Amino acid sequence: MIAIGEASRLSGVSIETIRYYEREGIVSKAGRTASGRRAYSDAEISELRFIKRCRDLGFSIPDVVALRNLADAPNNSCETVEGLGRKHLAEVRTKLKELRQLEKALAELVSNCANGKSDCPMLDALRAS
Amino acid sequence: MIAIGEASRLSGVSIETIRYYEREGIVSKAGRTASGRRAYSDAEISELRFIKRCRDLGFSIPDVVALRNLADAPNNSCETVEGLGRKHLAEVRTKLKELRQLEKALAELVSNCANGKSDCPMLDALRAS
DNA sequence: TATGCATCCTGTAGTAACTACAGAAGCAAG
DNA sequence: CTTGCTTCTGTAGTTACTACAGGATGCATA
Repeated sequence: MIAIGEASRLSGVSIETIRYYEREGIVSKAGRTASGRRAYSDAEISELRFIKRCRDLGFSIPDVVALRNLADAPNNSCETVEGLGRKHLAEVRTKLKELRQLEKALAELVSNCANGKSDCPMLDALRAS
Repeated sequence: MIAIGEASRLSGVSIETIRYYEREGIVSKAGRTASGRRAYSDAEISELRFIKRCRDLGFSIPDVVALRNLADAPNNSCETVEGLGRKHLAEVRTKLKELRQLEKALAELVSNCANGKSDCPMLDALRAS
């Protein structure tokens, strides 16, 4: 059996976060040793890693839970999984578009800084009514 | 004098958010009418719009406060302003890079969905140890 | 003048997904 | 037996708002 610190190292999920996931029912409650410490199996480590991977890809916790449930279901849930993936991909692309515009605006703002036309062209731009 | 609803419309900052900014000391306390309602001047509307513009550009509240203080200072704070701008621009570019990688990974994951090599290639990839 | 609706007030709690303690207890090695 | 590491529970803090509830005020119309 694996203690929580080791589980954390193996999965990449912090100890506090593992306990948080358990509290919130995102993973099922871990077994306990005689003295009350959490003990994990290899399968539970895999589950934590699955969650970590999904989170790193930016899936929300509800999406991760849905994905995990689909992963557990033996029937053909592939289309649902693809749907979640595409939905999230669309969100990421929207966010990308916004960030690109932001970058453009900011870069322009900052590039004016050296032109010396006023005391502070960037502040002027921010103040502009 | 301008009431909070009108201030909200003029600045684009929601009523709740204006009150929040006041509670948190992000803007100074508004004057009040005899009956206790907040009353705003044109200058205060401009300040709200300044904050809105900065927030829309993704500056954090502490950065916005710094920017506003610099905007109020009569001395040449232009370099500090430029520094904040560049710092934020760098953060935005980092985030952009991360998001682009995410997009690539997600797009790849999803594109596998139709290849029919297994029940669900996307789940396989997420499960992969 | 009465009434009705819009606007405003304060104060509190909720959001997402953790993170950071405090204070106590267990475990393993020397 | 002591030292130091790990773990436990429970609570509060993070960011920047947003969403009420419950009550007061202001303005226009009948």
